[in-house]
Amino acid sequence: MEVALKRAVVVEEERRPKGVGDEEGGETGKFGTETAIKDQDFQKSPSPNAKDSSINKEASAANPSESSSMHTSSKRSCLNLRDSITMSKEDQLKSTKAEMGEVREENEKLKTTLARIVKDYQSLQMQFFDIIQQEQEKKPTETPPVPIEVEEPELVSLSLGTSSSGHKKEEKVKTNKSKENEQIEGSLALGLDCKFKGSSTGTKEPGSNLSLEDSFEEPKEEEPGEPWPPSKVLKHLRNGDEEVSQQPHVKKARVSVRARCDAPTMNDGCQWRKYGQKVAKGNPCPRAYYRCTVAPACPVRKQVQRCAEDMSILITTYEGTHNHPLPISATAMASTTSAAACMLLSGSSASRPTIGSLATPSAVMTTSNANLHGLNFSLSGNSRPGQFYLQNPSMSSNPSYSTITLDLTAPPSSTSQPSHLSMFSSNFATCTPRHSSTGFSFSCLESHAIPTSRSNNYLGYGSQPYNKSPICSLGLGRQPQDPLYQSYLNKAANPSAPTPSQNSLADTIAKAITSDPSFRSVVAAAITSYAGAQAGGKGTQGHGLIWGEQLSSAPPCSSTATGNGCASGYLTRSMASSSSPQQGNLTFPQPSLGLPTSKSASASPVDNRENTN
DNA sequence: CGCGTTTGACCGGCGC
DNA sequence: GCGCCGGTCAAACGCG
Repeated sequence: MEVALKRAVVVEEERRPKGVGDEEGGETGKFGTETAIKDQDFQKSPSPNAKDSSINKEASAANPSESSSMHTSSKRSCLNLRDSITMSKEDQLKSTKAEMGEVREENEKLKTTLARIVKDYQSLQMQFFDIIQQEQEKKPTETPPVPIEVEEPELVSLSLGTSSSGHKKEEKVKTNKSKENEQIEGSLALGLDCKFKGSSTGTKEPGSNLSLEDSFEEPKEEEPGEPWPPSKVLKHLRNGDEEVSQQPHVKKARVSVRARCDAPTMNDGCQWRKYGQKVAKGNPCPRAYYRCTVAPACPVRKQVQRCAEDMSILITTYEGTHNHPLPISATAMASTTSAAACMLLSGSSASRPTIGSLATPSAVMTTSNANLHGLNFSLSGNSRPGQFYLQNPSMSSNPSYSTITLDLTAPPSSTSQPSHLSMFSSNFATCTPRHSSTGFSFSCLESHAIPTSRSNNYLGYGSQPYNKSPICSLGLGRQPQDPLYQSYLNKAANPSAPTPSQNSLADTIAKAITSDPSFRSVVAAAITSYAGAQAGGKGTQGHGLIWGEQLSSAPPCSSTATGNGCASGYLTRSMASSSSPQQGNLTFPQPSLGLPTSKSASASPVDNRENTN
């Protein structure tokens, strides 16, 4: 954890010219996000830079008195003060440099590990596609996944290798092959954006195939990149051809994000075009329908509606997966929603009663809301009554959809967690104690309804106080009231005191990762998100970290790769910093993430558009 | 004039 | 079969 903090500080040190650091949102343009993060880092951690700046402030504050009619003695004392300041400054510099050296070494290690992970993923993906090809050669004329016809709504499961009810008992004696398959599936989730082709997973259970959403993973059979909305699919089916290639009854995963936001829409970095508006029953607020216009054939749609109970809550429901590279600023939301959708479906897979003993996230999610990094996942699926529940009853879910709700509307000033949140924490903390402590918040830039993003300095995107754009942006932050977070703060203040729990945490996480494919996919997604952030943020693709492409396995899906994999960098960031090497040399945040500034190069068109909505 | 939004009409699914 | 409802379409409209 403190490693991440150090790294962030170091990175900022490296990236920013000195003297700029004191500005808080003075320039909320290109580097607004970075500034926000940096500021937060500096607020919380006793970083040398912060001290330097404070020292500078002291010194500069002393200057006016010096220029005035000052006596000699006072001048001397002032000079002494200067000397002492200089001395302490040098000490600070030395310690900082030493720290930087350590961090660099650590970064190198992390890079190495990262590269190894990438390599592993690639090799596994290669194996995976070999398997796919072999199977396709075996049964080229067999009916494709359509048989998935989920007549029984409960039959929502992924071919993650955890599906068969009889398999779990054998998990402990898994062969290497099965482990490989599992890993492959994890990478599949990463690369295919949680879409699993029926015959591709190597498991041959009927009904275990579920394509998450629009099936542009099969561009060869369909119009490339143009998945069909359900109605059109049905229309098409009625026309009588290509039934085989369609998956009309496959559930789509929808990710609903509840966030407090005064702005008409949340800025998720994507370009959206409104194509309809409807007043839905039960909610006086109209529901707006948006299409992604980044690519003409992008199937992603979103619905935006205000919560009837609390008009300050904006409910944004995403559906589909982008079939194009995303703007950097959009990868966060895409990653998050993808990961959430992935977890939704993988959770359904893991919901089998024979789930392993380890309380993996997906397993927990089957019985309660999952709070991953403070993300309050509540799964709704008409198909699985009793397993998930819809957190927001005003958002009715279509039977053909499974919806996962990310509730980011935690009361900003409350000292107690919502019941579902703590409920999850109690379950999940055994696995990843820190995960539940990372707030994942959307903050509205204009409204000050969410003080958390400002007060928590862990990763608070979107709190640009000087930003005038009334758009909510994606933010990640911690709940200040969270005790775990407080402990983290303490650690950050005392970075040289590693706690024994860190190792055990890493072990636990490792166990969780290795035991749960979905969780692994999310972790891998984090890597993707990070890498994408870095690649875009620095304008380079250094270290070959186009993870979405590297990790995405399916050539047909290559267009969906960047930042679009089943990624949840923000879901797993905290974990990544504590246990996984993926951060490597990565600069921390995604630049201009959800920054609705008109100066923002990457997000401004979107923002402007969304502003007008 | 082009682009995006608005808004009424239309369509299909679903329940009764 | 009918009506309700959610979702989409597309012409009209507004804006820069």
